[in-house]
Amino acid sequence: MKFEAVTIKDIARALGISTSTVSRALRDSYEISPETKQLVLDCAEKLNYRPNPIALSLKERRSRSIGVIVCEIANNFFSQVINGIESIAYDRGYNVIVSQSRESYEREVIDLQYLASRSVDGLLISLSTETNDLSHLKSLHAKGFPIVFFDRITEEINTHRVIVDNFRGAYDATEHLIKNGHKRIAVISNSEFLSITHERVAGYKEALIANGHEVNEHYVQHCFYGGMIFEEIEDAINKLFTQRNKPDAIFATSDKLTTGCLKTLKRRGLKVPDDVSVVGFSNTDIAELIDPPLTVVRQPAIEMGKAAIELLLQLIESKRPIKEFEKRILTPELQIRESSIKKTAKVAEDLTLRAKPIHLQE
Amino acid sequence: MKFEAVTIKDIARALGISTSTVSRALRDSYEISPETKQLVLDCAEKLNYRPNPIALSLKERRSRSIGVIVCEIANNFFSQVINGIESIAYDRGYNVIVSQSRESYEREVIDLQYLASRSVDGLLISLSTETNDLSHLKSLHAKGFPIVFFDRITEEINTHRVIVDNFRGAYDATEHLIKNGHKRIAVISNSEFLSITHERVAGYKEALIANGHEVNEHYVQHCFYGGMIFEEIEDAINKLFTQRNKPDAIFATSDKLTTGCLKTLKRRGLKVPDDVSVVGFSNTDIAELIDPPLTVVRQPAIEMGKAAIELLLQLIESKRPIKEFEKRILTPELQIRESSIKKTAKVAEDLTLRAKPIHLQE
DNA sequence: TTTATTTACGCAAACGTTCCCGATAACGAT
DNA sequence: ATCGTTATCGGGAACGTTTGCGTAAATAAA
Repeated sequence: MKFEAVTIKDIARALGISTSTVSRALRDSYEISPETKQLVLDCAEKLNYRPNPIALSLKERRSRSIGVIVCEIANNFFSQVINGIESIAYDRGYNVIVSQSRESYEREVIDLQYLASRSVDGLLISLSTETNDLSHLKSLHAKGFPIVFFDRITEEINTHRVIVDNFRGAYDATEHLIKNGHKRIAVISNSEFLSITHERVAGYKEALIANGHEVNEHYVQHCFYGGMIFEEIEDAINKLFTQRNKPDAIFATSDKLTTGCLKTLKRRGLKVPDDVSVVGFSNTDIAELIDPPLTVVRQPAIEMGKAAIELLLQLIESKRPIKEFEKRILTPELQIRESSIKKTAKVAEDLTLRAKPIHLQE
Repeated sequence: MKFEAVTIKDIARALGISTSTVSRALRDSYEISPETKQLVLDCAEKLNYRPNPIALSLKERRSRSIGVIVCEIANNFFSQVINGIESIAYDRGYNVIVSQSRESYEREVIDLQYLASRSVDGLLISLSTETNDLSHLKSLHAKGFPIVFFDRITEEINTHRVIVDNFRGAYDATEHLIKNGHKRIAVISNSEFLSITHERVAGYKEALIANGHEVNEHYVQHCFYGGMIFEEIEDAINKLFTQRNKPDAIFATSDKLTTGCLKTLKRRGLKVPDDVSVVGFSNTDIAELIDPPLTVVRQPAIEMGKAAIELLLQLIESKRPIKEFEKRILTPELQIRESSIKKTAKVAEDLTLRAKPIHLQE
């Protein structure tokens, strides 16, 4: 199955010169005469020579590829992040190797081992929901292996991080619900281990308090696998709606939770926003098409990917070890639509008018 | 920035034995004594030795990684395909390197060069919309480089292919519209160069003919960039609705076209399905949440990814060159919801009842 | 003419592995 | 005592490159 490739040796043999001369000629070294260079170049062209990146990697101890670990590729948010990562990597001559942990700690560890044994120059990672032991990352990081965290980050390892202002996104979303007359706002969130959960739930609570509401822990539901298991969401909704004081609004803190929540409500026959309003973190490009048009806090996912890989390349390509690390915080955008507006006021009507200018994403 | 790694030499030096012995001990060769093996294994463990895959690649002339080229990662269909690809690759010990052509021929060529110069063992590709010259792929294929096409394929290169039954998907969708009383069914499709366009438009036309309808070329609109440029879709819709006989149904043949179409209709104030029905190819997981719930032909994207990489690995790992190639055709699924049902009949009501059992995708 | 300097190239080591070939010692068979 | 086996290990080439060093010839400076 192997298909033999033409190497620098083939050129050397064909021209009766040494491989070093060929190598230097190809790299346009000053110590090769113009005539020889031309000869080599022509021959390389004729033989359709392509340098072997693997040999180069071995020599230079760098593969010009970077690894990406996310919990799931087929997810609006993550696929957009990967899009951003790939676009910069392409420009800078790097390959991106993606793998998914599927929210499994075990797989994350294996993925990491697999990627890290020097086949990639650095790593971009958003932690799996199961991950609370970080020793696999710590040992690598201690050896100087470049890592940048994004989205689901950790404070335990000191390196670059890029996230959105989750606190603010949640705060704004919650406050928006309050301002629209909601009194009993529930939140459906991911595992409590995740940084995004902390920050988003904190933003939610702070908004309640700042607006004179009480925090009711019965209104705080966690889905450990973030909705990968659909029953989790159904359970959460069930718990919320079998309480004495049923919520009049739900704030879902991730893409999958938001859509899962909407599906469950629909199947249960609950009308949005009449029975319960909904706002959720989501990067779907069809929020405006949902019934009702969905109020979302949208993350600049592509920008996050770009920022993450730029920081990583900075780490990789730096001459001396970097000791100062950056936590880049991007701004999420609250896109207000009808799912969060009670039909009582005439606000809904205004909304329809406002619908057009709101962010025409391609 | 380099971080030194422990090699087989370090173990050899530490134990005062040769590298060949270490290598053999690690591979559990029969010609190494059990004691030495244990010694080596312990030492490797203690030093936290990890084999260098790059050195291995150079030696064995295989990288255990495969390349994937799609036009866009952040797309429901393609991200699901990549999901499938990654899952099998993971099991079989391969890395997946993804890159996106962004529908550009030029980028596809560069991506290919970049991947193919023996840094990947094989390629999975869905062609860009601009691609009609296939020489970049042909030359590689001629050298024996393993390639498998999926989704947007070509007949010009003889190798494995995996697609869905596009003809049937389109036929079923169109016939469904006809059976529901639609008389003037338009189609919005991708570039005419694309295989998927051919097949889907052919299915559409055949369904019309088989049901006694005429094919009206004014009802066939093409968007060259498949909706990456939003104006394309708006133009197509404009053309359709400025005709004397406005269509009473639209069949959109891709994910982006479908959602783009829906957005345009909504912004134009056209109600679905009252003013015009819609059915489209789409792999969104929230079709049921759209207003109105969207009838889609859904492709088994994950399965497509899995099939494609399995065929590729078969190509890669085969001892002798394979001459018999397979065209694997998966079956798309028509998921009927309300967007394609005229409100006149009481069909709509039935539909609501049927809504639940329809495919609970996680 | 001699010496110093430049020009233009080759040799060989190195990157981390694997593996073909020997080599040595121990041991039983002749 | 000699020979063929077997068990156990080391030497070194090879994968495709790059690069430090050496060196011959050519040129310039003396």
